[in-house]
Amino acid sequence: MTRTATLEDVAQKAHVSKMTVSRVINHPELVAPELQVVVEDAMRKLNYHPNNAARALAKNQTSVVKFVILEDIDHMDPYYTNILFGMATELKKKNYSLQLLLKGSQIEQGPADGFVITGTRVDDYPMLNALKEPFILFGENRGGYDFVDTDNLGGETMATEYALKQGYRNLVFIGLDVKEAFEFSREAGYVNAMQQNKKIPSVNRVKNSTTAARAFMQEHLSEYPKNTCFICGSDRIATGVIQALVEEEKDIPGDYGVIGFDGILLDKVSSPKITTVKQDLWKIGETLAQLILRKINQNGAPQGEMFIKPTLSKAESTK
Amino acid sequence: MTRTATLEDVAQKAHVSKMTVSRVINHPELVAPELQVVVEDAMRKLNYHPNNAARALAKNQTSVVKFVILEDIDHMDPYYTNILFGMATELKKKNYSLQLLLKGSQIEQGPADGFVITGTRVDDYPMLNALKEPFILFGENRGGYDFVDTDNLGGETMATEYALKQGYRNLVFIGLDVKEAFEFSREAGYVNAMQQNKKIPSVNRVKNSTTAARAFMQEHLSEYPKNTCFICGSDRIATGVIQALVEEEKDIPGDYGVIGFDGILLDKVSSPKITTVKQDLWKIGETLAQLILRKINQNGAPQGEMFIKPTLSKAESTK
DNA sequence: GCTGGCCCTGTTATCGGTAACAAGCAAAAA
DNA sequence: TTTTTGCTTGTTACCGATAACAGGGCCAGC
Repeated sequence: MTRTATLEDVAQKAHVSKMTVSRVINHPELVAPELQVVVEDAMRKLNYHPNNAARALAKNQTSVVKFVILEDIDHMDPYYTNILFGMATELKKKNYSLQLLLKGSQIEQGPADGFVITGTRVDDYPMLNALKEPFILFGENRGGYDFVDTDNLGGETMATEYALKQGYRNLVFIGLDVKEAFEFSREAGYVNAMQQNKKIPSVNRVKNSTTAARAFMQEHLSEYPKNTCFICGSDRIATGVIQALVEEEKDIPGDYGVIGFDGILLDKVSSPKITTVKQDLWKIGETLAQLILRKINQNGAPQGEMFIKPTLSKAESTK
Repeated sequence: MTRTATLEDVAQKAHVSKMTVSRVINHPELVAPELQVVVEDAMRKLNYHPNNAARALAKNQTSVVKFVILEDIDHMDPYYTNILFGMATELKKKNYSLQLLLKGSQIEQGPADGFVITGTRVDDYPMLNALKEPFILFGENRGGYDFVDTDNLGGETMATEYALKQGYRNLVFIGLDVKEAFEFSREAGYVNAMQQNKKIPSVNRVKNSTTAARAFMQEHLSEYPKNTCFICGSDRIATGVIQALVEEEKDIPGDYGVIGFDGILLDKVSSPKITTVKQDLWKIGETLAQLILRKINQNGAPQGEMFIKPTLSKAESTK
């Protein structure tokens, strides 16, 4: 039975006190360089790893960050895997672990050092204000809370400009029918790019479902001449748009282009495959973790807003 | 500054020793009933919640379960959100938290009380055997390891029988081109049901991608008469099959039926929407958590195999 | 009436760290 | 030379729980 090495063991091997070893780990600047070397050597030889429970107890922390989804989970399903793993990877570096919560569960219940929260709406602000622990939101918001999100505006600008560059003359925006900051930003990205290029924007909104998007297209397709590109607020919508175009045997990408937003899975199973603004969910997760960890460390100091650049994933639905 | 209540506080309020309070929590059968009442009352009044770090330290545990994905993450992306949240919900009841790991990372690194592992292949068995902590696999395996999985066999049997009941005369299986237990089970489910009904099975295998499935169909569609139902090994394949049928302007579900497997997201964005064998991922997650917790508790005692019943989600791709 | 055992509760030591304070010692200041 | 200062390291107490052992009360059996 091999016990894992403790501070004590390292201390003995290095002929110093436990405290010195602890300092080498947490405040190396307080330790003489030559001792540092000796101690680090001993740690390595004993394959020392700090006991997280002991540290947490002594520092009165929990080593736990809670990840909370406030919206209906079904909706965003595939999103989260990458965010979660990106976060977890970053958290583990500091020996933190995760607890996952859904809307229903009492957030306050059980302690944590910090929260990462997604799907917040304005009605959730009171709850946020009541939170004692530091938190970071995933998702743009106008409430002044620290957040991380995809650069929705820049992403949609990029999409719009790409469509233009590929030679489409008419650019139509089909966004989501929700009053959320991310949607406004995507619209703004499209509108800005259009104005920049002296074109008249056309903004439409539908429910975020393939069926709704398809229905919209069935109704309006006749209004759109050849050489139109549909800039869509999500891949779901883009999928519906493509289905409608295929149904009518339109030429994609020749006469009609389609660009989606998200790049999670749908873009790859569609036929033709969708050109889309791909979010870097992993990076978003990493960033969320870094911010909440830093915020915890800085005793709740504000961390500001952080936009993660998406990339344009070019596929078969555009020239 | 309100400190959270500790055992000590509860003990004082209840006029007993810390130890008695601890016993009420962990071994109530050792405490006189009338004292239990008093202590529980005190706990409630002080809103006492045990300090997990302290407990973990004293019991020489970590309160952490690691969730490991050994395969390429892109592949199964949308799967995991529900499993993870199902697990987390169950784990939190015992104050456990999660760490998430991918293939690349050293599993051994950093301690945990147990593991839940997914995506294992035969080459991973040596690594599993070397693991000192208890673990449960997600996914059928023939290595004798404890696991939880969807009842793939039963699910595909159900799908096949449903197609028959709906009046399709020809049932064709299009499975995944992988040598994995789950795939063999789905095939077996189809084959069994066919034999049961005195029909000759037709098993085909393609790469698990819409494109591959579509290509397969383009090549073979002429071989299949009207009134054929395609029993597919995944929704991805079903999506490709549907695309090919739509392309050829076949009548779905009139002349051709399609049934998928998974029910994660693709079934709902396809047009027509896919009838599919829907896995209960949340339940799988819960079960994984329960088993690993019990296994930890029982010092690694084997927990056996656990199959979670899927449901048939009926949609537009079948009569 | 005395002893042994059962049932219940308290005491003590310990888990593996960290903060706060004490102390040693050399260089700098008086 | 003596005092002060600063840098470095060690000592002590404590974080909040649990395990193992100790002890007191009560009843049964001799």
